[in-house]
Amino acid sequence: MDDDAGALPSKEDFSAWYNDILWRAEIMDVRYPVKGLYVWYAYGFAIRKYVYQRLRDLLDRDHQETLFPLLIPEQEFMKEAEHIKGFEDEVYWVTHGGKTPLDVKLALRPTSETAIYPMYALWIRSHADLPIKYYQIVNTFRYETKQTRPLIRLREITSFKEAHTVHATWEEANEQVEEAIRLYREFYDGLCIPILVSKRPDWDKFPGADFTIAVDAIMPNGKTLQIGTVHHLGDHFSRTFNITYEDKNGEQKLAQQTCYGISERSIAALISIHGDDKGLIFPPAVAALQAVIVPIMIGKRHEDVMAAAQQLTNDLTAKGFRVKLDTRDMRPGAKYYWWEIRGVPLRLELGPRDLDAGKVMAVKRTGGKDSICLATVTEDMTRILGEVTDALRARAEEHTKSRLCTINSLDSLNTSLDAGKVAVVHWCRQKECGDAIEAKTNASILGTNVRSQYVSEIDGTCIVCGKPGKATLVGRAY
RNA sequence: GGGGUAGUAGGGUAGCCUGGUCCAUCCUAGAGCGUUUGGGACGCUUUGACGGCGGUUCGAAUCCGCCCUACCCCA
Repeated sequence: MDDDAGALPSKEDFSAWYNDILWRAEIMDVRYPVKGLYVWYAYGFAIRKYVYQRLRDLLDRDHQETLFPLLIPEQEFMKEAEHIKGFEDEVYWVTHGGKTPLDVKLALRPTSETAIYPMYALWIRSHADLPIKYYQIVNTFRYETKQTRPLIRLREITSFKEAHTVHATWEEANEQVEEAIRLYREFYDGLCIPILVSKRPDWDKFPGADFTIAVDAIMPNGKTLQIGTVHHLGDHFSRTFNITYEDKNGEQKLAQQTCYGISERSIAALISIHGDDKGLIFPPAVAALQAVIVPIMIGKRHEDVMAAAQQLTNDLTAKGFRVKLDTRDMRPGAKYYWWEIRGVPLRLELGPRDLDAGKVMAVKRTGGKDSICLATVTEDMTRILGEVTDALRARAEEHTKSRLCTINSLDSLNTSLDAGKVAVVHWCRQKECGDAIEAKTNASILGTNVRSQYVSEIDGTCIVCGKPGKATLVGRAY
């Protein structure tokens, strides 16, 4: 792998920065020769591993992980009318086995409702079988026609975590929607990514859902990125797939369902929100390496320094920290740049001077350095990594706050959006007024019923017609 | 969905308009050896490329067509 000494584009030029950082930091290789398909570098995949492990740990509290097939027979896929309409232009079809045309075409899942729900119909008999809360982490395929972007708009989504739950009543399913939102809040808080939760307008909900709650993050250029969705499916699919249960009174009832998903867009947000002009910065919780140890070897002290550095590495590893001793034959400065661009949150420099003083120099990727005692290094590590996490969280919150603004007139709305803001307006939820907002601004209504610590005025008058309205997010979305 | 620009070693480029002197330039990266190492080391040796397919031509990196891929702008 190379380490081009040239400068990274400034993060001000976010698009260029993003494209460059992906390969410079060894996250994704975009050179795979099929549009919209990209390769995870081992380093990027390690980040994915730690991020998704957190997601698994959260879900495993009261979900079970399963795995359903990639291929969906045409007749199952075509059962739910709204769902088909939403996806039919984006489905890849398997039409041949070798040279033989298939009797039944097979869809590559764009999402797995139609793979999972026929099985749910078989598995669910009685109210005692409910609730069911399963999830899987799989790849999905969508023939995207818009510009594809690594981690953001893919034809193969490689890391789709989709949960599918089944409940006896609409209210219970609704409570699961709330639970999913809580889980996603916790997940993103762990990544130090501030989120905006809102209810998508009807025309933008998941095809086949009663309603959709979306989780958006604000990217460095002010565009929003949808990084999670939660859908209340009501009985749309249970009707279609005949998912019924016998209730306590012996009556057959339609089940009520939810589904909710997170993809590698979570990693796009992680990289984009925390990175700076020098490269990436990972929160220690998900960093592939939490600290890199750089031995400073001068003259005849090679062996002393190397032995002490190895000892330090062993001690920290034994305490469960993810650390690496960089023994390569490079100048220390070259190593600093190398690990900075890759986002390692902490660097430990150990040279003869430190060794003589019984110390090690700890340099935080978020800024600031500390000379700490080798004797207490494992305790100090926890504290210092915590400081990095706090700094990242504070910085990300500051960014999100600075990008949000409250707007009371259609005219000023466009100005703010052009300035890279995400606007909070009040909207009456009438389609005509929504269309007026979107047409006038070349932006999207992200959602209503905004739930965010950053948005306080929930009620107000519609920015278009003046009738009572609710807080609504308007932004330019990826 | 519409429009534009571009594809030359792992990365970035020169050459293309005006076809031949290009077994393709420079920087960077990689390999080997040696000297080095507190913020991107140096010397010597060395590896490595014209996106794909077709066409024009005595001759194509260069001209033409299609395809693939990437990036930018507009809806």
